[in-house]
Amino acid sequence: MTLKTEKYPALYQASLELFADFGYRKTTVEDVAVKLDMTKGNLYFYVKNKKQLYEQTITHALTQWKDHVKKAVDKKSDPVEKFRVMAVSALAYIEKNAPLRQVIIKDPQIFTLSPREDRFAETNQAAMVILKDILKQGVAQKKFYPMDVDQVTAYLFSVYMMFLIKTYVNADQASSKKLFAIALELNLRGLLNHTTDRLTPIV
Amino acid sequence: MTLKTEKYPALYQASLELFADFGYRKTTVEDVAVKLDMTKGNLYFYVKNKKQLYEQTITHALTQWKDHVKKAVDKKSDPVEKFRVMAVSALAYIEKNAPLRQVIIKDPQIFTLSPREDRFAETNQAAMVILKDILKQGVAQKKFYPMDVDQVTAYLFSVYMMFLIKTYVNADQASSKKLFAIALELNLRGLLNHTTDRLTPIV
DNA sequence: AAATTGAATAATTTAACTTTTTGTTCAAAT
DNA sequence: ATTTGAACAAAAAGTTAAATTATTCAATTT
Repeated sequence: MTLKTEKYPALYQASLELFADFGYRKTTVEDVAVKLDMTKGNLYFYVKNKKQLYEQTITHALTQWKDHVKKAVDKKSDPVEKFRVMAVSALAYIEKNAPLRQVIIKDPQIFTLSPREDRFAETNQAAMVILKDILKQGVAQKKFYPMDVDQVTAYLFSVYMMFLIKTYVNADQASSKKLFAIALELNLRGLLNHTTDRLTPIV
Repeated sequence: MTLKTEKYPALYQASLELFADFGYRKTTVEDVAVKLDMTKGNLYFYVKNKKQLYEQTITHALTQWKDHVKKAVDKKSDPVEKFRVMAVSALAYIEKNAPLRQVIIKDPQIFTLSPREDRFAETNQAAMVILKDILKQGVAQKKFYPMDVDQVTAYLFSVYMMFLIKTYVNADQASSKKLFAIALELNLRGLLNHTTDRLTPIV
């Protein structure tokens, strides 16, 4: 007799694997139920409907991803190192997580450049906090140039999304990896506090 | 009696306007022919088929865009100024070109982050040359840091594409404009030759 | 010859309808 | 508290005919 709350990890795993293999449309509620050794009727005791099952599953996977990056970042103290670790560990994580990668290929809209239509906006906001805190710390320690932290966070997160799209949605694996290193260098160069001069007039 | 070659400017204009208003599917070959005061049979004297009519029309519009930016850039001599003018004039041009903007909204795939499936790759390659030449000049004059110009060009062009998608495909107009200024500053800061130290190890 | 027409034909799209599959609910059972 | 299975609703897939649109081309005009 397992407690309701104890069932969710297995539920999310079964669900993620099926959605990864067949996509949202071709995965039936019964497929998921059978994989969990239950009937589809019973699955509705755990989730409201198919759509929410899907979204909760993805949200769970994205949250685990974010937590993993957070842990890696917290091991460093220097903001420059934190920035680098954030970028590298985020990419390394998904590199190892095949089901999540597959789900993204089947449903490219999971990664969107449009915050307005981001179904996982809440989770992504939480991920952005990691970046934002690094920038804040860097600015406070005068290691990064004085900036509008929220805007720079939004921009860099967009660039990160762009890479995820290029690498995993479009599967330009090899070329994207190289570009990622180039981008990391260029952006870190930009963040570092070489000068206090403003380079572009405020529009 | 107009010469065949003289008809193309009017042809591309009529075609662009119709595709802008109705999109590829809802624009008929007859619509275009009527707008040019000819029959659809005769339109086939000028273009191979509907798909090519569409692609030639977009290519023509994108090429004009590129030429406009090139002209603006050529008026400056300093690579930093060139970089800024390139960014600003590119955005200003499309801001004024309503039909091109509309066509992009109707067919978001015109701007893609995937070079492999870019139907207008050739035209975009030509546009990248402008950026590449600016970077080359900046590096040669030691104003920009020593870099792999091809890779940095590819990265910055991706960022540019990302902005076009965010601003015109996703219509996050207001917020994207601000981010563009932020990005311009951050990237120029990164390009400038403050140090010769490598910030990230080569992967 | 170069450009254009209009009619014939091929290809594609749309609409209406049927059948099948899948999602969701819920009273009854464990 | 959790699970079942049957009933029902909703959505997807398949079928077909009609209508629209793309394309070709022999004949005509400029």
